[in-house]
Amino acid sequence: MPEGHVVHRQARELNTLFGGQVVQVSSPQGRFAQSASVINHTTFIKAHAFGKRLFVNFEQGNVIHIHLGLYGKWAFLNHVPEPVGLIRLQISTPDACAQLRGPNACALISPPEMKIMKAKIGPDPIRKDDPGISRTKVLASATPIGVLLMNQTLFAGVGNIYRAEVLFRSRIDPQTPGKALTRRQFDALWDDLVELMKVGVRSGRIDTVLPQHMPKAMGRSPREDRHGGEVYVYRRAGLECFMCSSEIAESDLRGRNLFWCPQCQQ
DNA sequence: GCCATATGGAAAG
DNA sequence: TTTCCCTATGGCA
Repeated sequence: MPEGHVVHRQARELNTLFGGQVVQVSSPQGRFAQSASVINHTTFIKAHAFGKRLFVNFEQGNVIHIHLGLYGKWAFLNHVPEPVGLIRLQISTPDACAQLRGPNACALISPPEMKIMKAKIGPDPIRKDDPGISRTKVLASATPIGVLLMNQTLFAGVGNIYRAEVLFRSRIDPQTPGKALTRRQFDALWDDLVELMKVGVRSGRIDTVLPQHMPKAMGRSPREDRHGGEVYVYRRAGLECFMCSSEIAESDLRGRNLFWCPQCQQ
């Protein structure tokens, strides 16, 4: 259940384990078996992350496209174990193994197909892409910024946690229409995403709480941070805001859980 | 054992 | 706008 920073880390990990090597590719679960047989015992060239999508290049122009969706998960091991659970894709050498479970998408595609898919992915803060197109669209849109931030053609790699946190850090109400934002506000949001997601790639967690608020954040109960980082509002509904002590709110926005502080974000 | 839940997105209506 | 898909886990009986 990753946002973009995790996918970029996974690309790096795959390259470390398999880059330039002939690998075994299989599908213990079976649903990727036919495609796996095509690239089995061929050279793993390189994995690339674009937003939340992962492309893995093999020799002879074969590419695996992977999107984890809500449930997808990679496991990286230093040995090749007996399969446990439903493993859609397994890549291995004698001393390294990567197992993919529950992806939304895992398919063999051609370079032209990859090109088409990449063209649909918007600017990615982690890739340091130019957000100019996104800025123009956001500042002209009547759609709430809380919805726009989840649009992968505008903010590739941003998910529900970064959405909630970056809006809190900029004190912006998620319901604010894109066109009600100033250029300065958009740029602040984008720059904050670049910084937060860079830190996320380094640490593998989403940490958004500023040092001056850490004492309060650290005082909360352990079960509050199941996603693995220190955050202001994500999944903190009903708890005290670290800034103003009022209650963090939760609602459903276009089918996704939205968290914000009604006091701080107006 | 059963049920709810999850950091997502595409397809169907 | 709703439905559907993919899998594991934690809380509860």
